Amino acid sequence: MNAEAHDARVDAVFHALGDVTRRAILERLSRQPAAVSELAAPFAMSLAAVGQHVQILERSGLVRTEKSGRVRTCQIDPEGLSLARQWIDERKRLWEQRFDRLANFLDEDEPE
Amino acid sequence: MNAEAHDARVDAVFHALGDVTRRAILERLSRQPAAVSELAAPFAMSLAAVGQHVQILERSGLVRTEKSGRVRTCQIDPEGLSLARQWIDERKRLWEQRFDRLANFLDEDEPE
DNA sequence: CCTTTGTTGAAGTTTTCACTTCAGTATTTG
DNA sequence: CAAATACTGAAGTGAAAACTTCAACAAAGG
Repeated sequence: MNAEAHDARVDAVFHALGDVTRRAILERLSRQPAAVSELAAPFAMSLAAVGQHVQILERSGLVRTEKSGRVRTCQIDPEGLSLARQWIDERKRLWEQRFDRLANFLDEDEPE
Repeated sequence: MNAEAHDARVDAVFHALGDVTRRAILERLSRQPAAVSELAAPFAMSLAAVGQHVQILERSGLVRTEKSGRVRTCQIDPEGLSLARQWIDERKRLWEQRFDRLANFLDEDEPE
């Protein structure tokens, strides 16, 4: 995968995670798969709105869906979560690496 | 910390991460601390805009800043990243736990 | 078959958000 | 001290995003 495509995926994932409703949907789906109407039940918003959120989650790769009959069943796609996690871990890694370098520098410079 | 406050922090962090520019700022800061004007340099947008992004990052807990003289120096606050990571890991954990339960169920039901 | 259920597309509305400009403040530098 | 630098607050603009309603449609159930 080239860099732009990767960035576009990261962008889609973090954009999707940026919304409270979509995160609530993911929390629900992390327990077990559910139909769109089941996902919509706890919310004070229209079914159509929840359906749109599901589409965004699916396009981002955080959720996979399958339609059987008239019911669309949704489940977590762990790949999407992994992508977000990787990005975060990489930032943390670089940041901590910097501390290590700093410590080494101080050790060399002032060995008592 | 109560649940609402935790949710509010999670919300602020993921909202902050939802923007490409802010993620780029974090990428820059993961290498080393920088002043607001340094952060702004690579972008085709006003200094004020970048300053606003920094404020959002700071309120979310992803970045810590300190003003000395007229320069505000920014650095990563790893706590914010940890919070995001914890949320993601918890979803992954629950999701995988579900697979384990399913496997156990199948083992019991059809022990060959 | 008729009705209900579950979803989807399209179009319109409202809210949120990123960004701009500009004025104002504090700090440094020549 | 004057000029340049580094922000910062406020107010406004435009676009994106969330949400609504309504119409259409296919699949199930009675």
